Amino acid sequence: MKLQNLFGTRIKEDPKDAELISHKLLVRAGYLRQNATGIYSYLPLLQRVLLKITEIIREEMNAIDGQEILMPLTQPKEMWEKTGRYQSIKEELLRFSDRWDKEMVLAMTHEEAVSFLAKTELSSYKQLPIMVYQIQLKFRDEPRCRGGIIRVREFTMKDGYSFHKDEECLKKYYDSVYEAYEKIFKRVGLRKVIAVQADPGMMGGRISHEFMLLVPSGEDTIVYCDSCGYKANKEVATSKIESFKEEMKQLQLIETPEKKSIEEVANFLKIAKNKTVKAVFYADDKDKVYLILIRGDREVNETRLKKLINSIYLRFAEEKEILETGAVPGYASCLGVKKDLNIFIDNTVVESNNLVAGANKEGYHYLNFNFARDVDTKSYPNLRIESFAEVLEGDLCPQCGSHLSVTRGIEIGNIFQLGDKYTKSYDIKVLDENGKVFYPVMGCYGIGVGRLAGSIVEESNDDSGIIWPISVAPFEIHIVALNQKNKDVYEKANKLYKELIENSFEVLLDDREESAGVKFADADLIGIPFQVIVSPKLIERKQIEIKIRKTSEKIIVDEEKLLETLGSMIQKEYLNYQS
RNA sequence: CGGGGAGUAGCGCAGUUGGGAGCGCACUUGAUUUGGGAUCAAGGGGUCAGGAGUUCAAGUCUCCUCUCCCCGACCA
Repeated sequence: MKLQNLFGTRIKEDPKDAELISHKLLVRAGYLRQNATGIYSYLPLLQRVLLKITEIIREEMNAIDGQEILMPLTQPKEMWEKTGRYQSIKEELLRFSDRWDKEMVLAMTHEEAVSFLAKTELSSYKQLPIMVYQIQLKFRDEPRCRGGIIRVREFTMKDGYSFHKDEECLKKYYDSVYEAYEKIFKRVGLRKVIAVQADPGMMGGRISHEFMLLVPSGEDTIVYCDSCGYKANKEVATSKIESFKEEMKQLQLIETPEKKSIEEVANFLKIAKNKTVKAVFYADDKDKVYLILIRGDREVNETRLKKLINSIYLRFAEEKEILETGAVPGYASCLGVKKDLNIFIDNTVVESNNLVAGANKEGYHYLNFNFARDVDTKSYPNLRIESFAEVLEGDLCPQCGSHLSVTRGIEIGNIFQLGDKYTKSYDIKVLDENGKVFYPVMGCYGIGVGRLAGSIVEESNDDSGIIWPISVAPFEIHIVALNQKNKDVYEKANKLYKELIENSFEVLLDDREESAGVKFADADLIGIPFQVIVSPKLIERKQIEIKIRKTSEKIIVDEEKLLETLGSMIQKEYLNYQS
């Protein structure tokens, strides 16, 4: 490819809407353009990167007996009603009607589609285990996109689905996918990737892992323990939380005019937030209202709460709904609410003494609230005591009791053990050795291809631009011809270009009549691993210069040695990205 | 969904009390340059997001709509 004709120009200034370094660099270097919120076009340079990434993924999926297929993006509503997800997933699932007013969706994942297929294709245990995968578009109508290419609405995903005769077989295959993923991330050049326990969320199932690239700009929060190796997404992480035991004092009503938030109450009474009780009202997808009590210094982990109330949807209750429970917003607690209200008490409240809690009376709180003494749990039939406080840095590890640390990451892949949720919904009946019907168990495995490309840039860049690992770089070699008007340089550069291509290298030739500085700057920005420099001075000495983007190291070689030297350098570089 | 901000040339932006549509980069042509974002000269490029209104006159004032970005997503 010649730079003059490359579709996609370089831009000097950072795009004004970009925050992440990967977003800025990909736009500036001419890889990426935005069409609408969370919807992007991939220009030739990026497309080449994506093709390399998908090829690596494809090889690793084929190596664990995956079979590539392609399923539709557009699907009829009925396919999603079968699994209940047409209702349980809200705005994230994009719905529309076709010309015959038939209701359709744009698929955000393909469990339904693959189950639809499996129903006709699978009938015998002899076919199992089996895994099919595709590399295809997904559309997810995210409430808020950010981070350029990292969080988008339309994106390419590798999604694989496996079917097994039992959990044991699924577990074994799940582990092999886990290993394949580690190989993929190593091969595309990502270094700081870890797998953490995760929430299966809308997918269903019990066990799932997310593969996280550890970068400060990551959207996800990861909790980990250095001592025992515990690693989990904050959404599912648990911890031991210190409680404050003391002699119970007498319950006392106290005036707290206009003091509604924990902050206000704690300041007003001159006490720490961990001496208060926070009351939060939620509603689930059936508008059922829940009162949640948690210690004032703690936050509700909504993912855990969703699991406890068995709903994948949760919203804050409206004032009207709160009033109907008998509670007074701003002064709420479980004291004095309707007895049959659904109440969840966090252990932090149960284990601490003499807390400040709402009195359910405008302008009043209670001092010295002690749950065990002051709440007769028998009279609240729908009251449950659970642990759903979000983990904070410094909490104690649930496995070994050491202090937990918290860091940020980008989720670049995830794997799930789904059980028989989908095979049952789709009534996928398979016969076993004895001719007995069973429902296969399923696993599913995703990697966001575009996000992976963005993550690589996020991890691998410097002040001058992108530094691509050679395994995914759009080209291997970038020829920089200095002083192109010089006939010798022009001819030499073009000759080299042809020669390298004939030797099966992937080459980008900067054939513009630009000054040296511009060409160097653009080469560094684009980030191809090897730069080959041709200049009048070098030609005089019958020499060529090789510059390594990653290290800025410069090597001058004799013309006739170039192919050999460059070839072995490139070969050696590839070895760094072998699995 | 709530709050805030923005929309003027391909990109980044200025545009004062209502009267000329501009600057830098990019692009085209020519000349001089060519080992780290050159210089000079001459050019091309506009639905000022869209619509309605006020006015002799609107990028600028009013109303509506659209789009994009940021923050919050909650603690009562």
